[in-house]
Amino acid sequence: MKARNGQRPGGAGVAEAAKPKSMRIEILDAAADIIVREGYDACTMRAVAALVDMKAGSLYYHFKSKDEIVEEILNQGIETLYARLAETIRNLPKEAPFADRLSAAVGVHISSLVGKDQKYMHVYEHLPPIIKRRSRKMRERYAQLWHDLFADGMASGEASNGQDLQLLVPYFLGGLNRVPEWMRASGASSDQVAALAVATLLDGISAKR
Amino acid sequence: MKARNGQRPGGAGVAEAAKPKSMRIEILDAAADIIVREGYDACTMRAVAALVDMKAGSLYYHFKSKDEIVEEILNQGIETLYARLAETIRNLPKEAPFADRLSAAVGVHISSLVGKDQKYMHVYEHLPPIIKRRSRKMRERYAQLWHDLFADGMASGEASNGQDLQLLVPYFLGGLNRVPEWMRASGASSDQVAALAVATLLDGISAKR
DNA sequence: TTTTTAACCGAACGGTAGTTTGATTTTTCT
DNA sequence: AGAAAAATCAAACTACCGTTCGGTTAAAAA
Repeated sequence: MKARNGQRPGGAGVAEAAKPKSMRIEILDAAADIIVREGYDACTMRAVAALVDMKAGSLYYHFKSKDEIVEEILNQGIETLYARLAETIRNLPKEAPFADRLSAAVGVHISSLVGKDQKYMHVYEHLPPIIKRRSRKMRERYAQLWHDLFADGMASGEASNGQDLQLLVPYFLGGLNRVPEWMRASGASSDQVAALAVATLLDGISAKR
Repeated sequence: MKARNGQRPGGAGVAEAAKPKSMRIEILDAAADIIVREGYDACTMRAVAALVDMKAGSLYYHFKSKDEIVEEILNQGIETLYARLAETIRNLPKEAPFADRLSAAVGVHISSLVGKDQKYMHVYEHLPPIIKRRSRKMRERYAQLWHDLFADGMASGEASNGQDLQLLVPYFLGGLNRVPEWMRASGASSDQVAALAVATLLDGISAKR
C-alpha cells in the first residue's frame, strides 16, 4: 500500500511525465478543498496531511504554520482574480462600448468563480473575521477595478444610474458572487448566468414601455 | 466586585425595574454577538459565559449543549425574517403595483439586516457548512416568498425579464445581503440603499434612450 | 424558620488542536 | 559506491475545547 507519488525533492522547473506538481501546491490545493467543502474548522493540519498522504508534522517542512497556508491560498485567489480582470480590461479596445466592457468583466469574474481553480476563490467566505481582514486591502483594489469600469461608463454617458458607485459596485458584486449557488439550483451555464447579470443590470426587469 | 444582575431565579412574566430579560436570551445575544464579530471559532462556551458574567459550566443549566445555542440563534434569525416578509406581503393591498410590492419587500429585508436584532441575521454566514445545512429548508422557504413575488409581477405583465426566476432571485438576494457592507463603506442610509436596489433592478443603469 | 428549588461555581476529564523535535528514510550529488 | 541534502515520520508537548459533576449560594415556598 501507500503508492504515493514517489517522494522526490526539488524539481521545480523540471519537465516530467505525470505530475511533478510541487508539494507546496498540492498542500495548498488540499487545504483549500477542505475549507471550501467542510469549513475552516474542519481544515486541521492532520486532515490536510491525510489528503496528501503525509503526517501532520511533515507539513511544517513546507510551511512554517497553518496561518501561512491559509494566507497563501487567500492571496493566490484574490491576486489571480485581480490579474485576470485587469488584463481583460487592458486588452479591450479603447472605444469598446460600455455594454461590451461590462460583459467582458462579468465573464471573467464568473468564469473564475466556477473555473478550475474556483477552490481558491471561495476560501475567503469561510474564514474567521480576523483572517479575512488581512486581505481587505487587496480586495478593495479589486473592487476598484469595477468602480473604474462603471465610472468610465457613466462619464461617457452610456450608463447613468445617477447613484453612488460606492453603493452600486458592492451591490452588483454581491449578486455575482452567488453565482455558483444559482447555477447549482437552476442548472444554467455560466454563459446564461453572465448574460442574465449583464442584461438585468443594464436594462432592469421592468416591462419595457 | 462582580456587580452582576442580582441572580434571582424564575421571573418570567414578572414586571421588574431594570431588565428582567431572561438569562436564556442574554446568552443567545452574547453568543450571536461573538459569532458575528469574531467568527464561530471564537465563540467558545467560556467566551460566551464571560460576556454574561458566568463560568462556562453554568451555561449548561440553560442549554444542553453549544449546538442547541447555535441552532436556536439560527432559527430565530431566519424565522423572524420570514415572518416579517410574509406579513408585509400579506398586508399589501391586493392591487398594489409590482414596484410597490417590491419596494416593501426590499424595505423589510434591509431593515432586518441592519435593524436592532441584526446580530441574529448575520450569524448564518459565519457557521461551518455542516451546521448551515440544518437551516437550509427554512431558508429555501424564505427564498420562495421572493420567488412568488417576482412570479406575480411577471404574471401581471409588470415585470418581464424573460429569464429564469431560479436565477434572478438568488442574484438579487445575493446583492441585497451585502447591504451592511456597502452602508458602512458609503455612509448611506438604509432608505437610500433600498431605493438604489429597487431602481436598479427595475430600470437598470443603462442610459435611457 | 426550615425546606426546597433555581442558579451558579470550581475543578476536573477526555479529546483534539497546532506545533516541535530527533530520528529515519529517500533522493540527489560527487 | 558513499556523502549530503531533502523529505517524511513517530511521538510527544502544551493549550484549549465542550462537557460533567458535586458542592455552594441565594431566593421562594412551607
